[in-house]
Amino acid sequence: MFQQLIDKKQEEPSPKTRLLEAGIHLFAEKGYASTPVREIVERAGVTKPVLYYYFKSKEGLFRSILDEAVAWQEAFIADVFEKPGTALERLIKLYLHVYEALMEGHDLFKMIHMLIFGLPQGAPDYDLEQFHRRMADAVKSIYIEGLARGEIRSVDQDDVVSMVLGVTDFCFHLDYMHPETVDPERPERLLRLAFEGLIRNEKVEHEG
Amino acid sequence: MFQQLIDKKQEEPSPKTRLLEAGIHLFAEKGYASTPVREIVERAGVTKPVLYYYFKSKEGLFRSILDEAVAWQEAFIADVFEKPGTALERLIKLYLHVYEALMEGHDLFKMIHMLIFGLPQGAPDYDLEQFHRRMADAVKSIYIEGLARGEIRSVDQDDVVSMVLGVTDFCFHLDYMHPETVDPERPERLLRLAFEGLIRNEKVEHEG
DNA sequence: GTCTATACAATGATAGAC
DNA sequence: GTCTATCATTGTATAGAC
Repeated sequence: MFQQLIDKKQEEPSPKTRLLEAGIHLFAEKGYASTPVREIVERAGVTKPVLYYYFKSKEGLFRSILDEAVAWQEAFIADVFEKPGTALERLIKLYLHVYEALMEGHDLFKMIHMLIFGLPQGAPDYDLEQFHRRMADAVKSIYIEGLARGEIRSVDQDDVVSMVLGVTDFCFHLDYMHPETVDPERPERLLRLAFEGLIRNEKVEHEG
Repeated sequence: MFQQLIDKKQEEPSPKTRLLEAGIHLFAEKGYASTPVREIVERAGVTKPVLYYYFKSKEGLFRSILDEAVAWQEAFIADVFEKPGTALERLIKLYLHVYEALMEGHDLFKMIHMLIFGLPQGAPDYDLEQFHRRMADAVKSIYIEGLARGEIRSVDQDDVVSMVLGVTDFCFHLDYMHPETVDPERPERLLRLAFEGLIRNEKVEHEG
């Protein structure tokens, strides 16, 4: 996660970092409302006032976590548009970036996934929609470029976005539900499967 | 919802029914953990001991709600297999059934959707996976029948299930997130879009 | 079956010493 | 910055009258 960015050289992460880590883990595991402050500070190995000192409130901790995640998403989406590639290649690349981030900060993703798909459930108001918006915009841009290059059939743009995000989100969902059957190649396979109906020429390149 | 099944003729639903209805609405809106019993009984227009009389506990109310939903799903899945049709037609029919149920018991669906995709979050243990299992089995059966009839390309069965459930679940998700832009035809459109890569002959029938 | 009243535990948050 | 001790509030659940 991002405690490494803060505590690059220290052996022992700072209390602030440990609180962030503990918050991410517990919010991901049990949700915001049903995670008592007591458990967060116990897991971080500090006492209650330390949390209130750094983050002002339970809600403050919550917001700090999500603000970092927003910046993170911004970064890896930007990266996809820096290098060239076909629409399908770029989508696969986008998914690979998300997957790398997911491996690095699994609990953070789980927490956000829960908040978005499980609705707030007593958690503070936060513009969670922006995670979806950014991804949808990225997919749409990739589609439009592919369309301009003649790689792709012209269909409803929003439907393409829904289909792409639908299958990839479902893969993440499966990973959360059945971590024992994680299949890192499933998203790419499903994207290709979905695209075989999108690509203009009937012959589709298969990897490997 | 199913209070109609119980209180078919009464003008005023019974306290038990009103408690079920109130529980469904509030669990859907705020989640189990962050819904106090006080709010449930207030919404049902009864007092606390009434809830504990009929359902023994907050958890008992929760289980009663989900048990009914399981029976409901069982019923409309069974219906899809009673009449003939191509694989795509049956999948669209399956989705239409789900959508009808969704219209009839919107809050119940929202509640289950939240529990499945948002993880328990402090809610009592319950085999929520069975909702997904039943749908996955149904989709897989439809696919296998379509394959046997030569309608469909042979690809990984689980990938087909993931793709179909991915796009349809995403539609429900969009409906929950943006009720103002509900598009009842989106699931069918996305299913067709996804299937145009699945169906053997390149020409695909388009409705209308 | 349904109410009033209340027991009792756990919660988020803070004051004030060090 | 971090602690001990404590507050007000809110939670689930129940006893006992009607």
